[in-house]
Amino acid sequence: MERRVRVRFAPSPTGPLHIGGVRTALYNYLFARKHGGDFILRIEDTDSTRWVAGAEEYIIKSLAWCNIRFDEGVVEGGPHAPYRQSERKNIYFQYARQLVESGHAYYAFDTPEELEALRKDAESKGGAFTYNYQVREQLKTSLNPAFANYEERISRGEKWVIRFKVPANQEIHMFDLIRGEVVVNSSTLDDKVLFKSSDGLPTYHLANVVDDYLMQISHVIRGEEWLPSLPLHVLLYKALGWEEVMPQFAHLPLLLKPDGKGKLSKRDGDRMGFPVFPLHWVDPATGEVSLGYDDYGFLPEAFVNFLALLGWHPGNDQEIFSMEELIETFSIDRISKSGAKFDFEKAKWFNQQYLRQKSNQQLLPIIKPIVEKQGVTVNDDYLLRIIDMVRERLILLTDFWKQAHFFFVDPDTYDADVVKKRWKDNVPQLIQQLKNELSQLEHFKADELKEFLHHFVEKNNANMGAVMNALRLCMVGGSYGPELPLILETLGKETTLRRIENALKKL
RNA sequence: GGUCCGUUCAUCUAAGGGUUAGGAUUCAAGAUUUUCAUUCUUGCCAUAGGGGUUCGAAUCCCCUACGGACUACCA
Repeated sequence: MERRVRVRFAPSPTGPLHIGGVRTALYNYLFARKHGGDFILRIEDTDSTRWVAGAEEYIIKSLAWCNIRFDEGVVEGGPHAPYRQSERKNIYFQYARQLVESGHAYYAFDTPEELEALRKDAESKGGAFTYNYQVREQLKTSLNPAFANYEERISRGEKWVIRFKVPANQEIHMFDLIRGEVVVNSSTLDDKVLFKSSDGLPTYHLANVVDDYLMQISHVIRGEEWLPSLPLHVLLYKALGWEEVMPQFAHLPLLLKPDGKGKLSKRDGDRMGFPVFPLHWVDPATGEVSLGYDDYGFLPEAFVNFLALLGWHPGNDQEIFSMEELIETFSIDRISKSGAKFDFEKAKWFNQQYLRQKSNQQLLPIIKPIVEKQGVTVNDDYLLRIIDMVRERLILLTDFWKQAHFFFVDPDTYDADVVKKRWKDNVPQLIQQLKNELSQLEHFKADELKEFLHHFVEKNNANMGAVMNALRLCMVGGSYGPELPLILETLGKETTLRRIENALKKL
């Protein structure tokens, strides 16, 4: 019997979503679409102390920017609403209680201080404290005969937690879609806390398993950092009697820092000069700003395409994929096992490819806001001409202003190196003369200007490169941009003459 | 320390016992562009090490080394 594919992305709203999270969401989305299944957004906010204002909205906005759509979730609603765990608060305790009653869990009354002391003690003896089958009957637990009155302690209002009672010395066989069979001996596990009375909320492990069960999740696709807790989750499914409908698991390889060591973290972006977040983020507590891929001038399609290929490969040489093509081609068995280092250069290359694919008309609404942000109003026809001239010089959207600012405003500075190289000796006189002759021209068309410039150089026995580059310096302020005659024509006679005059004055 | 996962060019990766180990990014050189960029061509660069198994190993097995994740009343 084929089970309907239902997958979820289940982030914790503890801060902005970073690219590793976006990739996890993307793979889930592709998998769901590929199999005609459902994709669900569930917010795992069971840790009230780490909740960050705006984080949930940020996650939703970021995925929408990437064109990753949900079928059910906090925004869309759905048959399993609510999709925010804090709003599902009242459904978890009964399962924790069920586990206690069936002998798969127990109450524990150790205070945080006592646990800390146990850890310190073990550490001083060179080991690590593990809350497990060896100690649980000696500690303050309902399994300890000395605590037979535990119900009384509870009713007295004493703080407690429910811990999972991991069986001793059992081989746990698990199957991961990416890694194959994994076997762990249960004695190496610890009795994880499932539920805490301090806030009446479950921990991740319980909430996750219960919700995946209730929401009929068929496949859990998540980061590799969760692999070590898979044995616990498998044991939980069994203990709750849900083994038959346990989802299949796929643990994705981690996204690694570009310079080698460790998994990519939120701090790395600022450190290495590339964004780790999809969108602009302002930390509500500190006001600290983190730039996103949007700030850097990335097209969301390029960003998604790049991310898709970081840990997954189609099996052929195709690199450019639309979302539809990704959906069609995606499969879990082509996800690689090893972590992928993040390469910002390659990300930029993807953006360049996408920019090139777009028509001038498609580029117009994307580029217009960039120009307007500079305080310039332009008509579409003029902007279209500029786009056509500079489009192949763009890698990021932010390159547009760098490459085309002089089409909108006179240069206010002149590149010092270029001035040094191109503005010397007889150049000012030559340019002055050029200006005089230019002012006599009736037609200001690129072809004629080109011819005119050739004549000018010949007539004055001057050097072509010297004249062209000096004139370019006057027009642009540096040594870049499209063909000079084209620039002159676009700018028009009046502006051309004005800029020459400005340069003669300032240089 | 313990448990688990991993290891092919600098980077992302292909090759699921038989290829001169392929592609892409970066980098370098050349051509084009009287600027800069683009574009084109070419080039450099890899199976972590050691043992097996096999006629034959990047591929299967073992060991070593290295890297990583996890080890909270966080997810």
